[in-house]
Amino acid sequence: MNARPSSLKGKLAVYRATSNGASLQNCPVRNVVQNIFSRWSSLLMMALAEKPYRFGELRRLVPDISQRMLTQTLRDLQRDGYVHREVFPTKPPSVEYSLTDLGRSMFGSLRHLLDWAETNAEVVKAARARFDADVA
Amino acid sequence: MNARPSSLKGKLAVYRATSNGASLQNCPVRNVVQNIFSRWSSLLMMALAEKPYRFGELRRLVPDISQRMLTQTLRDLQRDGYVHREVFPTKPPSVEYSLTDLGRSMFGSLRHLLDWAETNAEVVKAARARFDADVA
DNA sequence: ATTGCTGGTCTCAAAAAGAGACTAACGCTA
DNA sequence: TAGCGTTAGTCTCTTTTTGAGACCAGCAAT
Repeated sequence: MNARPSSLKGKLAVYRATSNGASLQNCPVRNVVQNIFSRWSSLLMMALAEKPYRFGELRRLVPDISQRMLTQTLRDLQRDGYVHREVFPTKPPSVEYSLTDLGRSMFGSLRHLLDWAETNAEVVKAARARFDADVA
Repeated sequence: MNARPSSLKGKLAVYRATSNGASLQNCPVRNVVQNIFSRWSSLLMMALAEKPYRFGELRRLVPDISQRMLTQTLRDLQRDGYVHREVFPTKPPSVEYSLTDLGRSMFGSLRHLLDWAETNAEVVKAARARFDADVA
């Protein structure tokens, strides 16, 4: 807990890199990023970036998500303003999810990382294999 | 489990968006992204993008990470090839972590999203406030 | 001789996520 | 008209992940 100069110096530098002066805990950027990075959000953003989907469609599209997490992740995305939820008064009421402008904007930046991952998937896979071989 | 045409069509479209034909479960991109998006990795990448750090320095830099998760996240980043770990034979041996070329490359793409989050933090915060107000 | 530093590991408790049963109202079919 | 399927969820229970913090060995300085 001793605030030593050397540690403080580095800390300040990271402050700059993150959110210009806010503390690292309770950092607004971190807060926003946390939701974007949650387990299922990027996958759902990817799906919705393509076209609007209904709840059940998303469930079938991403078969290994539980209904519980689908509900929860969609609600989080809606809360953050990335996703619009619209209920249609059909016989069994259906609900359509679509990206908002903010969602499309966010996905534009997210896509860079997704593209990187696609491009470098093999490189990473190889790195893992090397690491695992060294350890074993 | 019925493979209905309508669902398959959408599925294929998402396939394209993710990894060009691989299945959604067991998708290599998803696998890579999962680690990048894990709770602490982006924060550590941010720190290491600035300069190499030692274990204890990182711990002080990110005070709310547990040692256990710091160890684990660093090991995952190392395994994926983003981070280099070097042990120095000082009296109490010290360990330095630094980004590899692959790590710097990945961070280049990650930074887009971080920048977006920084730029739009207030907008997201406002969206959350609106949502919470509507619900309550 | 005690204290502190180093980079971890280990154990146990708490939080988050997954699996899947259940709801309610309507449409279709037998 | 009884039964089944469809809709979008919620609720409960189990499993996995994460967090908090004790503990380790070895050496330096007090």
